[in-house]
Amino acid sequence: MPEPQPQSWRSACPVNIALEILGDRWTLLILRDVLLFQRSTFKDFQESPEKIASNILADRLKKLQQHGILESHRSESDARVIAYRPTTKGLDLLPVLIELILWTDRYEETGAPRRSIARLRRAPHEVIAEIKAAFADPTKVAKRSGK
Amino acid sequence: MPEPQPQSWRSACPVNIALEILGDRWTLLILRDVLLFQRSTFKDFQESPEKIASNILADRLKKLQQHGILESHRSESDARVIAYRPTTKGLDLLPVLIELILWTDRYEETGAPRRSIARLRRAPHEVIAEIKAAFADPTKVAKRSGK
DNA sequence: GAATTCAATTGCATTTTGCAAGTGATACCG
DNA sequence: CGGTATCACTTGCAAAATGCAATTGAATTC
Repeated sequence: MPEPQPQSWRSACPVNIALEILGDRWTLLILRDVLLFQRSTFKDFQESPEKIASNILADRLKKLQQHGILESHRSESDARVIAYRPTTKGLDLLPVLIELILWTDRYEETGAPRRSIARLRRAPHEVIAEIKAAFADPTKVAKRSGK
Repeated sequence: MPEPQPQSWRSACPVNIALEILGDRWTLLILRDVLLFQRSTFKDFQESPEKIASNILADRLKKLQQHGILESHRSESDARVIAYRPTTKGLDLLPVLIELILWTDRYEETGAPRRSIARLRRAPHEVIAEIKAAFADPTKVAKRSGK
């Protein structure tokens, strides 16, 4: 059989479910900051060049936690600060983010440095492994609370 | 040097540019229908289970063409029908779509058949190659106009 | 040539977004 | 200590995007 009839599963389609969670202007941008740029606090996200509004940011952070993509804890060094970290589910969005970056780099004018993109293109799994390792190692990310 | 400082390129970030184009509830759903389910007409898209409104659909189809992701031509067999096809740029979104599907399948309840997902996970490039080949071969897709 | 199909468009109500200005809790500084 | 600054939000309101139903005009079928 050369082709299965690709028809049936449009209804409960993974793409649809994914877009209910990620399909908006800001959610993946927050995840980019968390996963690729080591940002972790509300302030960090607000300072990103895209200037997300604080009410939207608060809403998206809440939803990302409800979906189990991010988790948060109060900083032990400064009790005002809440640090957000990706869960495993969040880390597993790295391939999506990377493919999105590679596509954009191929077809649009971006300010991404050649070096970083070339590496992402050549060895995406290496980059993913490094990032996952960094998040697994508590010394490499913002100090965790007592929890 | 173990790590480059991953900081600089947040401003003109590929993720941001990608989300300006794709970052909404409907755009990737249309592309799913085009790329994965052989849909090509306005009516096809309207009949998708997510029930996109016709004004939104018209708007997104226009934008996808402006971004060079889809192209359209009038059917030669029925001049009312306008068929939409992906450009190369559009086809190159397949990896993004596939990673999105694999992530969703891993973490959410979907109605996607095991077989299709397993194949996407095992040999994504094979699937991509097949789909690209199908679009390259005019007999395999909706008849093209004289253009 | 009347009814139907297709790809939209229009008008309007509802929802979501963006912006500016707070708020309360904690931290820092003299 | 007391005052100011910082942090993570929240609130109120205007503007924009979305969803819905009805309509349009061209092309096709009956």
